[in-house]
Amino acid sequence: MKRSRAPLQVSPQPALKLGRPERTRAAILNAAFDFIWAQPFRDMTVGSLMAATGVSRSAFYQYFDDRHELMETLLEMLQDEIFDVAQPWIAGVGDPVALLRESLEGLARVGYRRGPFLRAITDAAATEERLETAWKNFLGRFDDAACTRIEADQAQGLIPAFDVRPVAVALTRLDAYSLLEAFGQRPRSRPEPVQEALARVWISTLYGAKWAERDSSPLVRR
Amino acid sequence: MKRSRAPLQVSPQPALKLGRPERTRAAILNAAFDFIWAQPFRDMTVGSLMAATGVSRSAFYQYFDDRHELMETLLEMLQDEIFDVAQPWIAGVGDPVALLRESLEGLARVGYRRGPFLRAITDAAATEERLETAWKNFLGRFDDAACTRIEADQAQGLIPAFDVRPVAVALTRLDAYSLLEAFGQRPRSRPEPVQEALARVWISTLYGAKWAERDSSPLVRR
DNA sequence: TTCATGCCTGACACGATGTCAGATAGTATA
DNA sequence: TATACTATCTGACATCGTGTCAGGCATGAA
Repeated sequence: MKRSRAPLQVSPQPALKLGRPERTRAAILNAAFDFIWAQPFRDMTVGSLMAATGVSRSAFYQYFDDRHELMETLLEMLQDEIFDVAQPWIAGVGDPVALLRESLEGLARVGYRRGPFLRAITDAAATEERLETAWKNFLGRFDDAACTRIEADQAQGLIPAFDVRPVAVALTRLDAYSLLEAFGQRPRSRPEPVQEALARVWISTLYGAKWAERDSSPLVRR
Repeated sequence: MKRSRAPLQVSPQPALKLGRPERTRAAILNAAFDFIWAQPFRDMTVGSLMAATGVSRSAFYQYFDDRHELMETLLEMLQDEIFDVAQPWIAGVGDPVALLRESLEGLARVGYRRGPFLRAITDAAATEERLETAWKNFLGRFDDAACTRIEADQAQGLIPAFDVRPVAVALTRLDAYSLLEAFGQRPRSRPEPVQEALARVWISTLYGAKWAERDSSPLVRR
């Protein structure tokens, strides 16, 4: 069972100039990536994971406290990648509808590429408190960012006045679990319909249905 | 540790005229209800569960294959209760916005009452294939129902034309995971803001923002 | 009271986890 | 190159939760 095209790699150059510990750690992470890409988290035991590394099972504990801490590492690796693609709407200037479309397009793309990993993280979060907290914090960052943006646009009269937080939380969950549903396990759905559905819901809710159509010309101004 | 007001009860009359096996089965279920009400599913071992029943651990396996099958039973018990409160919009006639508000109000109410149980079910679903499938089927019933209703209203020109399925799936996930977020673990949030947020998103997306305000007079006609 | 049914129990084997003392490989020094 | 030191790695162990089994015992019928 050889790895043709790893979905994630710790070290692009297999083992260029790494000390032994770094190499082992990378081997564990790569084995985890491969595993999660192909199988659900519940089947990933420390034993089955380390069997793919050529290193003994107990060596695992030199690098991670347990499976869940490994998943926490994985979450940290994905966290910024995901948050970054949402930046246009979060922090951008210009036509907010276009920015929102751009952010959601990015989210759908990265969700598609990393779906199985996100899925593994949420599965793991159900069985351990620490990781559950980390996942909630991750979502919370989006909640906060969405609140800020919505409030700013409300102040400009672009979004109707309403109690922001619950709506922001709901929309964040919409994104997270729509992506997990569509891309969390292979075979994955096509990204386009998902992206369009998210855009429709977000835009209708915040800016009004008249902007929700794909071809509605936004008031471009950048 | 006595049970003051059980969140769910199998037999209202403690043990009126039940044979021994039925009584034991009910005791297990009640113990599970109490446990889940107070602690996360991950801490519910067969041992800790049966300790609360006065029956030996191994007796558990006479009634359930494992913890997950027990949770599947719990899901079956909740399934109809939840699906029923959504009926107004799913199958009702009259002002669709008012019906939708009614359904979402019901969902928020039952979500509030059963939140910890739903949470336990999704947590358990992450660790076992069978239950995962059952949960997906449960959500799928809502997806199908929402699709049907949306298509009907589209045919009447009440909802703009768009690719229905992805939007229905997204909105269903919005509901499920908003309720889980708000009510899945105690202390639970207040239901009203959650309900209003759900209503705003659903109504804006499907029927347009002009109906999204709480006090907008719907075209009542019943 | 006696008998038969089948629920219940304690003990067992298994699998996964996390730890530990000792073996060993890698690295710095002479 | 040889030596010694450091820290990784290993196999074995104790623990915990699971699911099964043969035998004991409560329950209800005759």
